[in-house]
Amino acid sequence: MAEQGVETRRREILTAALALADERGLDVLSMRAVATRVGVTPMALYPYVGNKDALLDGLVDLLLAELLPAAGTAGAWHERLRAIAHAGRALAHRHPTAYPLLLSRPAVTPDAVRLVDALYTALLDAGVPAAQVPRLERLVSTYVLGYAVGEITGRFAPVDPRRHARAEAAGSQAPAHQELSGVLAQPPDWDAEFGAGLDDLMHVITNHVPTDPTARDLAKRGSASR
Amino acid sequence: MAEQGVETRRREILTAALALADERGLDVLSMRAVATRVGVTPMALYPYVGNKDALLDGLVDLLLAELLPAAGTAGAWHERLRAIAHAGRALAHRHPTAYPLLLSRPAVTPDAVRLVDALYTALLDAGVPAAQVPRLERLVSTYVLGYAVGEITGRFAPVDPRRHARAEAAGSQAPAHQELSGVLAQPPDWDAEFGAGLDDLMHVITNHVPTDPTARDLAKRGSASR
DNA sequence: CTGTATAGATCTACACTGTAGAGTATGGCG
DNA sequence: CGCCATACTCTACAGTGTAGATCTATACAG
Repeated sequence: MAEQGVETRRREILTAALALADERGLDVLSMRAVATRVGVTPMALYPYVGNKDALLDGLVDLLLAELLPAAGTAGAWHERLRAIAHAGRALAHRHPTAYPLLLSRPAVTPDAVRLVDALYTALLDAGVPAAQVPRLERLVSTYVLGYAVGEITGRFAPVDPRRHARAEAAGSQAPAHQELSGVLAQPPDWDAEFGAGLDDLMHVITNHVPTDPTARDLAKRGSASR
Repeated sequence: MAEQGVETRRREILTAALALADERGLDVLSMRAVATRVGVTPMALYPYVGNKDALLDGLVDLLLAELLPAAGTAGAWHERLRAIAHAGRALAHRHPTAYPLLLSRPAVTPDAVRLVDALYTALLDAGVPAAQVPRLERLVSTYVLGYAVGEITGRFAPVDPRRHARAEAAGSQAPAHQELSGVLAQPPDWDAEFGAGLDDLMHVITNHVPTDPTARDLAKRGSASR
C-alpha cells in the first residue's frame, strides 16, 4: 500500500542521512546534501521527514533501533545490563558524529521505551527496590551516554599529546596535576576504564539491594571477586 | 593598554552572547544577533572572537569561569567535591541552553585545568590511589555533566506528563514499566536524585581507598591536611 | 595647522542554509 | 479519453557565516 511505501522511503532517507553524517560530519548534513545523496530534490524530503529538526529526531530513532537488539540478550541481570551498556558505547564508536544527538534530543519512541524497560527489568531482577529502579536506570544510562560522548568529543583526551606539559605550564596553579604527572603521562585504556566504571556502578546497584541475608551474601561475594 | 582593551571588549561580547543565549535560545545566537546586541556590525566581532565556532568556545570559557569559584571552597575532601558537583549542576540551571556546550566542546583553558585539579586534589585527599584518580575524576564529572544535561534537555522527563499512560500504551512490550507504574506515577525530586547519585559515587570513591593503613599512608603522601 | 599612520568599525558581496508555495510529470482507474 | 492522487521539481525568500575592501576617527610628527 501507499502507507507502507511512505514508511520505507522515510527509512531510506534516514539511513542515507545517517551514512552521510558518519562519513562527512554533522555540519554538512544539510537538506540539500541528504537530498542529492538520495538522488532527489531537497523539497522532496519534506513529506517524509517533516523538516530538518524532525530529520535529526529520525536519526535518533535509527540509532535507538540499532541499539535495541542488545535489550534482547539473555542471561543474569548483570550480564544483560552489561550487554546494553557496552552496546551503547559501541554504538557511539560506530556513529561518532550522530551519537551526541541522543543526549540532546529526548526520544519517546517505542524503541526507547523498550530499551529503558530492559534496564528496568534487569534492575528489578537484581533485587533493587522499585522506588530506586528509575533513579538507578537514569544513573546507568547517564554514565553510558556521558562517557561515550566524552570519548567521542574528546573531552577526556584534550588534544593531547602531552597533558603532562600542559600541567607543567599551569605550574603551581595545578599542584595535583604535578603530583599525578606519572599517571597522567601514560595514555588511558578507554575500554578498561569504561568497564571499571561500569563495575563501580554494578557495585552501587548491589548496594541498593535490601539486606535480606541471602541477597547480601551474593552482593559480598560479587564485590570480593572484584 | 590596547591589549587590555581588546581583552575586555572580548569579554563584553561574550557576556552579551551568553545573555542572548540565556534569553532567547542557542538557535537565535547568530553573529548578527550578537552584534546588534553589542550595538555594532557583525563583522566588528571577528577581531575579538575569531569566528562563530570560537565564539561558542568562548561561551564555554565563560561558563567555566563562573564555575571556578566552587573549586576554591574549603573543607574536607567530600565537602569540596560535593560543592563542585552542586555548583556544576547549578550552573546548568542558570544557563540551560549554553550548558550543553560543555559536553560537546572540550576545553583546555587554564580555568578548566584548575577545576580538574581541584577534583584531583579532593580525590587524593580522600586517599584514592594515584592510578585511580583520573578515572574517578572522569566518572564524577561525567555524572555531573550528564545528569545536568539530562535534566536540561528533558531526557529524564519526556514531555508527556503521563509516562504512565505511555507505558500502558506500550502494553506488554514494556512489562517493567507496568510493574513500576506506581513509582513512575509520581514526579521525581531531581534535587534529591542528584544528591543520591552523588552519594553513590562518594561510596564508590571510598571503596577505592585502600584499607591497609600503610598503603593508604603511602597513597596520601603529603596531602594529609587541607 | 597639515599630513599621515593606525585601530576600529562598516559596507558590500557571495555561497550557503531551511523551507514556503506553486507547478509538473506519471501512473492507475473509471 | 478524462480524472485524480502521488511523487517530485522549480522558483523564491529570508537568514546564515564570513572574505575583502572601504570608511572614519583619533594620535602623533612636522
